[in-house]
Amino acid sequence: MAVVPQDTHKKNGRAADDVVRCLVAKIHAGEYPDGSQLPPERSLMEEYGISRTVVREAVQTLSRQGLLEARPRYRPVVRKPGYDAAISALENVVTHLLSDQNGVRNLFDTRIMIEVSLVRRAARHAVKEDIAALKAALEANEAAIPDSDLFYQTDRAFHGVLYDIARNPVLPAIHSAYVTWLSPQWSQMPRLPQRNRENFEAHQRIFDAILLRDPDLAEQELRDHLDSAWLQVCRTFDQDRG
Amino acid sequence: MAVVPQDTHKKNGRAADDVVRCLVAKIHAGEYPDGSQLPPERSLMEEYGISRTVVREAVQTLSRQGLLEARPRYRPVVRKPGYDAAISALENVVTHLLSDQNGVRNLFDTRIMIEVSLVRRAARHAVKEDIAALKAALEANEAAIPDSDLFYQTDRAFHGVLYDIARNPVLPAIHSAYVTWLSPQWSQMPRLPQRNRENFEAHQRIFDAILLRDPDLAEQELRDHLDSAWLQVCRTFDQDRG
DNA sequence: CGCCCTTTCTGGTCGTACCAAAATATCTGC
DNA sequence: GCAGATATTTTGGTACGACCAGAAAGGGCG
Repeated sequence: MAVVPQDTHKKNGRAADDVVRCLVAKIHAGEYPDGSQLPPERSLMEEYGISRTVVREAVQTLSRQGLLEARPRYRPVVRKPGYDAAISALENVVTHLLSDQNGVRNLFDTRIMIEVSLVRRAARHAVKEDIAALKAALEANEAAIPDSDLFYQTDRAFHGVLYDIARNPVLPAIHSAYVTWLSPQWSQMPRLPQRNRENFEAHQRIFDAILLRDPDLAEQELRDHLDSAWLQVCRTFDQDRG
Repeated sequence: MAVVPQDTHKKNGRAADDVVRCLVAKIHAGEYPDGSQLPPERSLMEEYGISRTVVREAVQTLSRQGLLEARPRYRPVVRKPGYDAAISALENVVTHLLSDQNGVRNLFDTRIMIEVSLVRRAARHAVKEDIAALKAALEANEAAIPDSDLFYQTDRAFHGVLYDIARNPVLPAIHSAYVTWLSPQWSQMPRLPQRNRENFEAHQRIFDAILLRDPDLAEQELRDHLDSAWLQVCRTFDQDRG
């Protein structure tokens, strides 16, 4: 049951895995710089003494993982993956995990947890530029109240600023993951200027709490905001089922 | 309803992608229940009217993503992936992102962020069983002070309890991801009973703060603990370089 | 009935061949 | 001489067939 990866060079079945490891190492070592293109498959099969089948299998693996960008009939291009590439590698798996309301709720809970951390952090450590960015996002959000599509965009952008404040490149990637994975739930919701206004006001309260340097208040406002959003989603979802 | 991929030629290049989508859909729909085994490749190639090459490519993709478990000479087994399967799909990408000290720091910062949330939550909402679990983990940790390997295990276990308290299955997966990805940095550190005792005492202080239902104190103790751990790692790392 | 051996099945790898599109070389017209 | 059109080569995508080795299934013998 426990799949314990033992010797890395066991001739065990997977010939492609060796090639994958080797290519990863070479990319890692800079032998294939970022942006350069991999040798042709036919060269690789000579170099490694394997068939093209195996080469293609290895290339495909790396491509799916985001280390290579393999467009249909171009040479594979080496891509040092960003944090967002990591996210996209999860697509199919996450789709499964979100197949039930429970999975969505679990993911949403982690989002609440993260954003709570972010607003607390912002309330304590935000500098002038952060405040300015938040203010700008907030104003754009307010201006978009009549236009639900635009409001959705500015909504995401406002939350996105929160993820930027920590200046940790992992976080924006997580934000974009949340947006991508949770949007199916969100997109089916009816968009009303009334709801938009309520959401904007929630954003405003969060912003105010950050201005007040009050982490606890900011946390509370954010929780209220996201809990409310969750209720909206649930109502929409239940309506669809009923 | 049968997605007969004869007309899927329209798609550019990737014939395998269509098969992947189709198989994902069928797994998703329960047509291939969890734990069941996929039809033989030779059946699939008839069913979809494609060559075995493409079948194998699709199977391999799903396997790499964790939706299938494809051992060397067995039929692929359908696996509704857990949150941990998602983590393992990131292995190669994360390896890249952690190739420099910056990436490690960024990841570690998110760990601090998450665990801060967890201890705050624990301080506010932990129930008797949670406290008991923490207490047990703490005692095991204390008993392991003389044995550095065992101490490492109990250390992880103590933090793991924190991830369990929220009863969100995403979180333990994240914990195991942190352990997996950050352990290369950690494992090179010298293990001294003296350091073990300091770490244990940090755990104790965190536990006490949770007992006191004091989120702010718990947060502070945790930050001190993890910051200290980071400093240890840095010292080790700098020594290696110097 | 159970053990052992043989046959079949199945995935892993290889090799060849062909196609279509991209890249490159070549040619043509000005 | 050079730009643009054309022919050639390269290269990835797919198909087909073959072989191997281990696993599963079937059958014969004790």
